[in-house]
Amino acid sequence: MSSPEDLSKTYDYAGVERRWLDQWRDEDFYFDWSSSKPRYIIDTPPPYPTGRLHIGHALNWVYMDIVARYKRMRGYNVMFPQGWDCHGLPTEVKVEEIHGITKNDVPREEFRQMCRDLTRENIGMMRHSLRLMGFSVDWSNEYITMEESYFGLTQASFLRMLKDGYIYQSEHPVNYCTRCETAIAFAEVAYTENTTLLNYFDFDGVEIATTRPELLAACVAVAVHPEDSRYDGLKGKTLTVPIFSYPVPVIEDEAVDPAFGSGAVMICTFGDKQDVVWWKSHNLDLRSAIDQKGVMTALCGQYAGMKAKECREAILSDMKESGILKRQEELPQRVGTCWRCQTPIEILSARQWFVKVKPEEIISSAKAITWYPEHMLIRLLNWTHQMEWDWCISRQRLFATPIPVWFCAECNEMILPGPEDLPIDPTIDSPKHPCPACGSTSFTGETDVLDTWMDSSISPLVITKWDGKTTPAVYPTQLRPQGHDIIRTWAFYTILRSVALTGEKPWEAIMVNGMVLGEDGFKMSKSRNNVITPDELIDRYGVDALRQWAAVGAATGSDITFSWNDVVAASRFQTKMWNIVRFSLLQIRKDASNSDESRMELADRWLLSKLSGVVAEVTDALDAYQYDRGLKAIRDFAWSSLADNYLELVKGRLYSDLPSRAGAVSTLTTALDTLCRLLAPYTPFFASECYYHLAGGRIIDQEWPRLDYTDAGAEENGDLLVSVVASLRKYKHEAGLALNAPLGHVTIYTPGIEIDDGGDAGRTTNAEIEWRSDEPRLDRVLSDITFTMGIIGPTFRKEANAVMQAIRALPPEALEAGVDSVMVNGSAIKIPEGAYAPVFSYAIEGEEVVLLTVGDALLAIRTHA
RNA sequence: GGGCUUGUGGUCUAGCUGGUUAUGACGUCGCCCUUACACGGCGAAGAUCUCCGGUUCGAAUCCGGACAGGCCCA
Repeated sequence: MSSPEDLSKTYDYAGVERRWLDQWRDEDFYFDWSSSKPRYIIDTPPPYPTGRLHIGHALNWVYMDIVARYKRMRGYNVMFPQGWDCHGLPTEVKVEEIHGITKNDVPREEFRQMCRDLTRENIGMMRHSLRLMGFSVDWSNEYITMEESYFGLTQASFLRMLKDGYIYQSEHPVNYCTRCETAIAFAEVAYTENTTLLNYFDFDGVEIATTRPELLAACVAVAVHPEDSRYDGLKGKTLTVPIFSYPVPVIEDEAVDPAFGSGAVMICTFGDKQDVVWWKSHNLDLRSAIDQKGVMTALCGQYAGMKAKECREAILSDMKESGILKRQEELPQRVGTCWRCQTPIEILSARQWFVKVKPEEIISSAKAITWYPEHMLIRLLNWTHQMEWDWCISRQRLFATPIPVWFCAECNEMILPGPEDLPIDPTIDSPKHPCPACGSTSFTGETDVLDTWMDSSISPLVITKWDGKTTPAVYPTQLRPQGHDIIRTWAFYTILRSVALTGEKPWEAIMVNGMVLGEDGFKMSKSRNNVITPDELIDRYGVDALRQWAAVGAATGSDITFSWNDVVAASRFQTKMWNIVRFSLLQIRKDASNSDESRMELADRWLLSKLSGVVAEVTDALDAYQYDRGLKAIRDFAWSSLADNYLELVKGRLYSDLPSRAGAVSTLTTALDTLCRLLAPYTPFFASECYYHLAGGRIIDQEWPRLDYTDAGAEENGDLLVSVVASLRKYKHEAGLALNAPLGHVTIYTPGIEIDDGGDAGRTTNAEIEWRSDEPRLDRVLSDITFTMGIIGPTFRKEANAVMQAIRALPPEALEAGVDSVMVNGSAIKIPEGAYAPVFSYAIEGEEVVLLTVGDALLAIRTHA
């Protein structure tokens, strides 16, 4: 137990954070594999180890940490693991930059080692940041995708899916980045706007418009629309490709837009995705004019060896010279580029590995998952519906999980390792047995590696201790938290893989967070200079303020526009709460009575009843992952109900030695204890500190509050009490009186309602207060009528207006006495109870009093008592 | 071009299974240094809930359209 003197006058977030980080042990947050408690496993998104956490991570992790802490308090066995998704091109590029080399300058394994070293360093820095922010991560379940223990499982999953027919190799057009020299998936293609030239040229007598003249040597057909009369009679004919002089067929296809260019299209392998579609559906030849380095192939004759761009200029100038280039037009276009290096992608045909996409499987699994917010499911369904190609999973890179396959050098038989041999690197390791087909002992290891999504898309399996074969006992997991930007990638691939490997969905629920925008409302970017880092925020306002900002910044799933205002408001709330605790503790400590017969007054019951409502509200909000709703309810209660109303009401009692003082002390104790628990998931440092001063011990060891003091009568009468006091204070304020100035005698008429406030109102307003449940002896004049539309509307529908008019028309005496029915259009209509209420104003005779009305109550103030 | 989503006081935001006077924060203005807190208290001003039309006794809320922004994609 601490004394209130220990509470510094201002809340020192930095000191408190340091102290509690020391108090928490890693073991406090470990998942218990032998526990019988209900489990709650979070499939944490493994970040790419860039070395620093950005504010988007902070948002994502705050959401997760709130859930994790809340579920622990609710009695769940929680796993909040931390993973690292290591493989990828950015690290390769960074290593090249740091060491001033290209990946081909050093042996493959040496380069991979450099990548691993850099990644370890970066993970170290990010781990440190996560710890400083106090996330209750389960470090006993950390995973690193580049480590053998993980990528062995990636390889096992590859072999499983290969055996089950999900994975195949094929010569197929793929998106290809000639800078990175690797195939990439559609998900990795970014799009940029630019302007290009549309070139009209003479193609053996037919005018053709193309934006890709360098692909002329890859032309395999000319297509026209079947109903384009300009080209009647051309179908079935053969045209000769200019410059390269070889024949290509003319085909007809509905997809040709007669209005674009000349209406005749040259089909090349491959200029764009449409070419691939035509190539497939018309069974055309394959002519590869560009190789994987972006260089023109031998097929291009005199242009062979040129870069695509040089070739383009050379061909155009040759066309001009020979007079076949007719004209050029500017054309806006969108170009697919590599999302990592911005190089325009080419569609090349190459031998690649693919995963079959089975949309029905993915869709039914996605629908079996609960999505928060719900509409995010639609994004995944739309993406899944329009998948045209299978998922290309092979990459021609170095730093990634090797594809665990060899080929026999003699007969080209595919050789697979046994599950017990994993992990392997086929470029280093050799098969343990000779080729089963021909007996040869000479092999070639597959040099292609796997797409990084192949690693991360088995994260729910890895954290549940998958053995590579059977579905884990604790599968599926309970929650996948992630951003909406990676629904089409990570969520999609993970669902696909989970279904393929286990037949089950990977998670029971998915919670999607929005993006963090800069203060100007745009995506944060260095060029816009609107980047806010978590470090900056924590330095200025502390971790708990950051957490509050993340929790209330916007509804879950919505993008959050960053705002310092929200951070400042968060910090002020902590200051306010801190002062509430300081003051309350001071009073609680002074409690000498030590008696159990504490008398609970109206205000006490009012507060506890409200608090019960808040507990229910916060619980409900957190169960639905609505962080903003929960924290707002807490803030509102603490600031308004507790500080501004309750504390003001009971100050008099607290300063006294009345028996009812103990009631206030006990109420305050309950309120503070409950608030600390409610705040624990949101602001763990602050809640820990307050709880420690209040009760000793650690809040993280406490249970979620269960409070059932609901008392509708106390809430109603308490609300009236609060309003009465507020109105008297306002009166004093307007009369120019100090708030603690004596007010004289106040009679409060609440006809039909007995109110006993235990003297709170009188002490608070420094007045002599008399509550009376009888009718005031005042002259009363009916001045208005209010209607309860919630009753009038549903009861009378179309008649509502007529009924209200009829009621208004009644004589005052009838209204005051109350009427059962009213005549509308010649027929009597029954008026339900509470449908209307007369509004009175009062006139006084005799004694001079000031009258105030508060709802149904009437306050008569005799200032000169 | 398509899909999803958003449009609320000066700024950001809640409400959006329809019920009369629309939530909160920051900012603005006035009064108050009342022995927890001036990072506070009490009050005030400030919104035709983007626009147009529809459904309804009643719409910020439901429907249709327009305009504008965001995201994802072609």
